[in-house]
Amino acid sequence: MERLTKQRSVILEELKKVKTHPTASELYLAVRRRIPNISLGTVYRNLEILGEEGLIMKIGCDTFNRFDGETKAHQHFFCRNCQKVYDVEENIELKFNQKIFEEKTGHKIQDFNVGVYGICKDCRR
Amino acid sequence: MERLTKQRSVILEELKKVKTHPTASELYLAVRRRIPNISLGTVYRNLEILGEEGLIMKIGCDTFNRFDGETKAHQHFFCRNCQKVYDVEENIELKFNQKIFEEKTGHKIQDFNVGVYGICKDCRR
DNA sequence: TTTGATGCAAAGTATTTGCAATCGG
DNA sequence: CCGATTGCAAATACTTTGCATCAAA
Repeated sequence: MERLTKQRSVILEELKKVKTHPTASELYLAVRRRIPNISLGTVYRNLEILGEEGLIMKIGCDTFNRFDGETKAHQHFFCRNCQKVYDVEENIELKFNQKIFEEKTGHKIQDFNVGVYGICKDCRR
Repeated sequence: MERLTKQRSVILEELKKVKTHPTASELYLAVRRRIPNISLGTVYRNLEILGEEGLIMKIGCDTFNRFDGETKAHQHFFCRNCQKVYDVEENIELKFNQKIFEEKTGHKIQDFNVGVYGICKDCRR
């Protein structure tokens, strides 16, 4: 059974606190202000476990992963210039016949993920 | 100006030939049957260039990238079990007010990407 | 007490890059 | 010719893992 260690709870708290979708390293820096001798490996291990528990969300980006403390279904906007990730507050509906796809292909759909790509407000101009 | 080397054209040909969305390494193996002494670095370099030219498409997966020789807009199904990627032939429409989002956030949308996640036919059972 | 979790460092994996040699236009 | 491209190997970047020790329940 999983244990609630100081490390794990601080990692979760720090992630829930921000809306910046930090990378593992960025989160490591934040957590280190509260647990100076924590190791990067521990951050990775816990992000993995917290993700499996559904307490956080892993966002696959091009070069590395980012993490999101908000687990309600929502989509992301990815800036092609600075690589930052923003939340899309609006609901995005899909018009797609899941049943027909599943019958035709034999694949079982679990969920969808919409990525919105472009240039963020800071990078325009 | 870009040059049409043997390496570049064979890489493009081999990628166009398959529907399996190979990784750089997988494509390297295929290309090596025609150019035995080609190096993996050359494959990476050319995939990058071909992508910029819009001749192929880079698909960001969790741990590594895959590449697609089909550049017509289409979506992908990602198997969570075996990590294979399949084409979604059906059109997926989005109900989303792009203009309102752009005005509200200041971000400029270039395009959308829908990922369909689940378990593929081979992995079910 | 017991076993999952930690810190550390080393290893792994995917990708990029420096450089001298080569080749396409 | 001349500069883009190559093969090679070394270097990066991100992430995972082995292991002895520690600590939560």
